[in-house]
Amino acid sequence: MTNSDIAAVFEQLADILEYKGDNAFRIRAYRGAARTISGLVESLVSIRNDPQRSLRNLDGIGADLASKIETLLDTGRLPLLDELTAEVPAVVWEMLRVPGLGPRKVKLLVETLAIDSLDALELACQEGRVAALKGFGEKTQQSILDNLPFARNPIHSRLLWLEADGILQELLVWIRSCPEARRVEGAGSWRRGCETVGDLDVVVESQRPAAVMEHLVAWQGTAAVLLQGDTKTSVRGPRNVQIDLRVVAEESFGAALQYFTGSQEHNVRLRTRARELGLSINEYGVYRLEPAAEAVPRSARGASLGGQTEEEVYRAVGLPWIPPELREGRDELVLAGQGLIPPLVKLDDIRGDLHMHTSATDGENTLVEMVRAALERGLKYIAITDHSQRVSMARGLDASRLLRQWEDIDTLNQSLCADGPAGIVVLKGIEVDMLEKGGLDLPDEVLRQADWVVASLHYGQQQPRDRITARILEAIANPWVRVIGHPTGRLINRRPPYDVDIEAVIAAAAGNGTCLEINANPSRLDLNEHHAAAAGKAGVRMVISTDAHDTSGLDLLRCGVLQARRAGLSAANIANTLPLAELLACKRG
DNA sequence: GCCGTTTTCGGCCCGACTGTTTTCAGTCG
Repeated sequence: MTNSDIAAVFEQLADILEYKGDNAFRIRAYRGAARTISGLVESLVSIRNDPQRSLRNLDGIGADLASKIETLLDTGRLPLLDELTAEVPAVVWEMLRVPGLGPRKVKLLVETLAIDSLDALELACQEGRVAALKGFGEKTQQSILDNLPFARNPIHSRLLWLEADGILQELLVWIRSCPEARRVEGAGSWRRGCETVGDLDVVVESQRPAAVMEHLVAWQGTAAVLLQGDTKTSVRGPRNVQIDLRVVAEESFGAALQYFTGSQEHNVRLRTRARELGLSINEYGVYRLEPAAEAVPRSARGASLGGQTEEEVYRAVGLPWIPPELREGRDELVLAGQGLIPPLVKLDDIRGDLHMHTSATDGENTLVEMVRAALERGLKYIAITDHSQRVSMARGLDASRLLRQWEDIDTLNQSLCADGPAGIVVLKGIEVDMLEKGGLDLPDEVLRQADWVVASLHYGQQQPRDRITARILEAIANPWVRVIGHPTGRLINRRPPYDVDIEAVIAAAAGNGTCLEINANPSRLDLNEHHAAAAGKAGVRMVISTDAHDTSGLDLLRCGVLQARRAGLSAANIANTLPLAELLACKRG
C-alpha cells in the first residue's frame, strides 16, 4: 500500500467514527495522522525499514496508529475498517454532501426514517416526515430540499487557485467600492496559496457591518444568500462557490484576518501555544486567560493584548509574523520560534522563464510574439522549449526543424542585442521526450548544441513504478539535460501522478546537479509543495517555469512562485533567480 | 488516539449562525 492509500484509510475511519458519534479527539487523531502521512515524501515502508527511524516519531502517530500502519503494509487490510464499514450504509456518504446535514442529523434520518437513497430523502421531505423529527422542523426540511441538487451533482471539485483568484479579485473590487468598508482583504486557502480553493473568505474592517454585508448581497455575482448574521454573511457566488464575509472593528482586523486565513490546524496549534502562555486567541484579539474565562462574555473580558494587525497576534505569543503560505500546521510555529523561517522567494526574484512553446509545435504564438511578451514582462532571459518529434499530436520537432528554429533564435538574439543592454536573451531549448522504451527523443549530438534542455515524460504513464523511475533517472544522468519537466505528471482534479519513486528522483537530481521543475501551470503545480520542500532540503535546485502555450501563459509565473513559497523555498533554491551566466554554469563543470 | 521542562492521566482552539429550542445542539470553518 502506498502512503496515500493508508492516509485514505485513516480519513475513511475518521468519517465512519464521526458518523457513529465516537470521541471527537479520537477522530481528530485519525485525521491528523492522515494529514501527516499525505505530506510525507518518503514511503512509510522505507521509514519502517530504516533502523534509525520509527513510525512513532511521525507527528500525531503513536503506538496504536503505528501498529495499524504496519498491519496495512503487511496485509493491505485493516480489520477495524472492514468491521466498521459494514455498519454504515452507503447512502450516508451521499447525504453528508447535502449542505447543512452533518453526521448527527444524517444518523437520525437513516435510523428513524430508514432513508436508503437521496430519492427516499426527497420523498420523506415532501411528505413532511422530516419536519416531524425531533431537532428538525419546517425550515430544515425545506433547506434539505433546496440543497439536494448540490449532493446529486457529481461535479463538486474545488476551484483551481487561479480560478478562485479571478472571482475573488472581482469581489474585492466590489467590496472596496462600499463607502463603509475600510480595510478589505481576502483570506482562507486563497491567501495561503493552496493548489485548490473550496470557498472564498473576505475580512472587512468597518464601523457598520450591516452596510458592508448588504453591499455583498447586492453584488452582481451573488446568486443566493445562505446565511446572514450580525457580523457574518455567506452567499453563493459565481460557479457556485461559497463566499464568507466577516466584518469586524478596527482593533480586531488583524486577529480576524489571522483567524480566517487559517489553516484550521495552524490555528489550533497557535491557540494551544497561547493557552500554554496563559493567553487565549480568538478572532477579536488576544486575551489573558482568566480562571473562569468561559463564563465571562467577550465584552467583559480584559483588554485585548493585540489584534489590530496579524503581527500583534503572533507577537503576543512570542513569534514573528508567519507568511500565510506556510500556515499549514506543520512545523512552522517551531521554526518561527527559533527564528528559522526562511525569506521566501518572490515573483520579483525570478529573472527568466525556462519552459514555453511556440506555434512551431502546439503553442498559439510565434517565436517573435513570445519574446516580445516576455520582454514586456521584464524577463531577462527565456528558453524556447517546443516539443520533440515523439509528441506527434503537437507536431513535435525533429532534429532538422529544431536546428532551423535555433538559427532563427540566433538571428533574433543578434537583433535584440542591437536594441541595447536592457534587452532579453533567448535560449535555444527543447522539451525532449523520455521515450517509453528508455532514452531520449533526440540524439545527444543535437542536445549538446542546446542552451537549455527540459526532459519530460508524456507517454507510457501507466508503466510500473520501476520502469517510470528508470526512464527519469536516465534523463537526469544525461549530461545535456538541465531540468526534468513536470516530474510527476499529475493534473489537478483530472489525472493522478504517474507511479514514480520521487525519493530516488530527488536523490539522483541532487547527485547530478540536474534541476527539477516547479511547473507553474495552475493545473499542474508539479512538483507539489511536499516534493519541492524535500528537493530543497536535498540540495536540488528547482526551476519555476510557466510551460506557456501562448503569450498570456507567461503570467502564470506567480502561481509557480506561490507553490515554491508553500514549500518554504528561498530564491537560493530556485535556479531561474540567477543571472544568466551563473544559471548556465550550473550543471556541468 | 495522542501527548507531556508542572503531567503516563486528563486534557485536547474557538466562535457565529440557524433552527428548534425555554437553554442548546448541530453545523461550519
